Amino acid sequence: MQEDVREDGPVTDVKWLSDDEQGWWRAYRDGTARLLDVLGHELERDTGLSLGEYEVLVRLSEAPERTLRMSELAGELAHSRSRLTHTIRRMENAGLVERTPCAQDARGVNCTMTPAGHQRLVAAAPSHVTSVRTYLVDALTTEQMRALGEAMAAVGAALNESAADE
Amino acid sequence: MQEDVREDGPVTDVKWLSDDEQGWWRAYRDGTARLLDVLGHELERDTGLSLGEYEVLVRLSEAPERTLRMSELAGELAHSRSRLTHTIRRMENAGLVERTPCAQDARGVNCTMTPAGHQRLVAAAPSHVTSVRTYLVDALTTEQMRALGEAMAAVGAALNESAADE
DNA sequence: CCTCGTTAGTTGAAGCGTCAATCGCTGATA
DNA sequence: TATCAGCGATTGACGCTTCAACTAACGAGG
Repeated sequence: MQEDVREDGPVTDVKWLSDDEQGWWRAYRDGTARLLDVLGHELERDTGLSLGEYEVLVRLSEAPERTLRMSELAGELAHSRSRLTHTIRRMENAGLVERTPCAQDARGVNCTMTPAGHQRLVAAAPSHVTSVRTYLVDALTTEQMRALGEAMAAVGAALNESAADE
Repeated sequence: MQEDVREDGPVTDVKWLSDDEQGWWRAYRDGTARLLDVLGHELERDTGLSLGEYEVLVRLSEAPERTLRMSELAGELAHSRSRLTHTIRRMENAGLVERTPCAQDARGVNCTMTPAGHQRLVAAAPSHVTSVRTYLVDALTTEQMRALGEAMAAVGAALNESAADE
């Protein structure tokens, strides 16, 4: 299933990155790290929410009944189940979400956003959107923003494919 | 059905993201999270190095004498000094780097890559480059890759500006 | 109906990053 | 040259993520 050509012989045969490719990769990597850093700090400072908690609230706010199965939520966020369990436990203690057993599947757990959680999201959204606009959207032309989104969507699709066959 | 959090009250006056902008932003955010996740796991699996350690080794390998001041290294990586201290302590224990006092400034500390660290980097590079190529570079056209790099370079520049005046 | 492999979710420990406090050193100023 | 605000780096505590182990329930096949 998995063949690794690189260890077949004494001589490695790797397609290295060109100078351009390396430069673009580094700009992407460094810019992303710093951007997420700033966005997280501003959200935390203005609202007391972490980026992770904010994302959970967003996904729940978009779900029917403001409710999702834990595994669905984990899937949408691309977080591990374990990570989500810990996050939700903290958010439940903070009164932002609630967990209830799932009727259809006794193994499952439904996670619902509380009114307090919704209020918290509504209160936090302006700050976060403003940050995203300031440091990302307004820093780029529309064409650049489109290209960024489409490129990363292609990367996501490639990851889906490679995850599918294995 | 989608809950709309963008309810303009009497107080808020926020420029929300358009549907396109929000879609691109999410594609960027989700794609990036999953990409870095995969790259980190493959590097760890193939070489036992974390992405952070790998980056430290890369920066040191490019520096004169394979040596950098702690603060220079932290600056290049956009890591906090504290984070770097912890990382370097672990890497020093693993024999990958060494710390020596700085002659010019008695407060400073020079960080040098050991031969073992260099060997480790050389051994790890093919795996990592292959991962980056597989999931990023080869998933995109050259134009997309260029656009991605240039967009994120612009974001980095915007962050520099906003950091400059404050 | 029973296995039995798989899936949903949780748990606790260990690892990494953050944060605030700290310490020694530097360099500008008076 | 004495002072002192600021810098370079470290430290330990705390919080979040990962990882492996675990429980419980599902459901296909005999």
